[in-house]
Amino acid sequence: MKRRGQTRSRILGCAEELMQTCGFHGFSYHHIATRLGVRNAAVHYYFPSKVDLGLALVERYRENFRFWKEQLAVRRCTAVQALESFFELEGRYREQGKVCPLGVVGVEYPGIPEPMREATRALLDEVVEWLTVTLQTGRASGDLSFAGPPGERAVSLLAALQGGLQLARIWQPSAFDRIVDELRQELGMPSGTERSALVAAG
Amino acid sequence: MKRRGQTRSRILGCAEELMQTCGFHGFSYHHIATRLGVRNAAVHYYFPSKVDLGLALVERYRENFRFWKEQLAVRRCTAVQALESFFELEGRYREQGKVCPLGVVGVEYPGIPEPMREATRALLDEVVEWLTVTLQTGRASGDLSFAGPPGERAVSLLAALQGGLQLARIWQPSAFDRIVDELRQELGMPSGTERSALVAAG
DNA sequence: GTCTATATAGAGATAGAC
DNA sequence: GTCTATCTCTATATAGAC
Repeated sequence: MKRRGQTRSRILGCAEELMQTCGFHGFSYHHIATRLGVRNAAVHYYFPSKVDLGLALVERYRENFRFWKEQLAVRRCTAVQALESFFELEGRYREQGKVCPLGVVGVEYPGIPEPMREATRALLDEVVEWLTVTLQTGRASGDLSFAGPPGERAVSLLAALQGGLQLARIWQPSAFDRIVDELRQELGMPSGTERSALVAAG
Repeated sequence: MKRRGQTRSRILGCAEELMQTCGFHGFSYHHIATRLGVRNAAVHYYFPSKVDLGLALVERYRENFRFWKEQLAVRRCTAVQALESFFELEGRYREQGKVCPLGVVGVEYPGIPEPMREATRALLDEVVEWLTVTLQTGRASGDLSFAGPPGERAVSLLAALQGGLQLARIWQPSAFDRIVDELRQELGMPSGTERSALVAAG
């Protein structure tokens, strides 16, 4: 009845949410099937093995990230705006009680199928590369200020966000927002409250 | 044959390693039993359910952390020395390919039994409290310099280390060391290379 | 305390009807 | 494309012998 793409992408959407909520080993074909109102075998039709599903998942993250990146480029965002968009992206995860997919793979690493790990490495490469260029550009234009190589700052920024999402789940959601505000300060960006004031002043 | 404490603590040691390597859902009673050369049922004798095991695990982390903390106090460590000890603690995890237990719970959160989550919250409280006091003391004595409340800096520090251990597994181990070096710089501590030079000159 | 044996449930996966 | 039915393997967990 439905076109091929329909169910397939619903499965991926569902799996994505489960992945960032419960971890890769924290959900099963049965969970997905139940949520979508189909049977176990229907999910296997699209993704014969869980490795296939996991790999498709990570590859979709990459595609989404690329699209997101391009949108920023199209809108000719400044480095500061781009970084704020990245904070928003992670902030939405926090609102939904999710963690970063890179953190999931990092924690479950030895149990993650190799094709999936490889794709994750590639995703990480792309994210770090983008963050590096963004930080570099921002510093060159005088909008950001920080010491040391942009590539190293990029990795530590990502690590703090990733860890922050996890701590927010154990502790309190606001922990994440305070971390983001600290990161802003360290980069010489307007803080969250300053930003609110700017918006209010309009 | 062996005294009660013997096997029990071997189980906990083994479970601890598996937990920080594969995650809480990434290992089973069978894994532990095989590694220790005993049977499944022997493990269940000490920890009837996996909840019991997980809870004992987190409580042992708390005990170990308290002991570690007291040792620092006994040795009258400065704030900088104390922080370096904490970096070493996490650095040993990295060397062993492990991640921080807080990260494991953070990622698998909804699937973690509630008693274990509660104990983890308490552990996190203690770690953040200790880090906060340490940062505060160091700043008051002029050995550390950073802006903002020490409590917030404590959380972001922990998040960066935790995320760093995870990224190090996906990417490259050295990513973690570079993050630590950045954290040192941000706090006005001598960097890793400066420290090496001091030791060499020493 | 540790063993053998077993119960039960869930997960990943496949065959074949519709 | 989705279903029912079923297979196999693994995981948690228990009973009872030694």
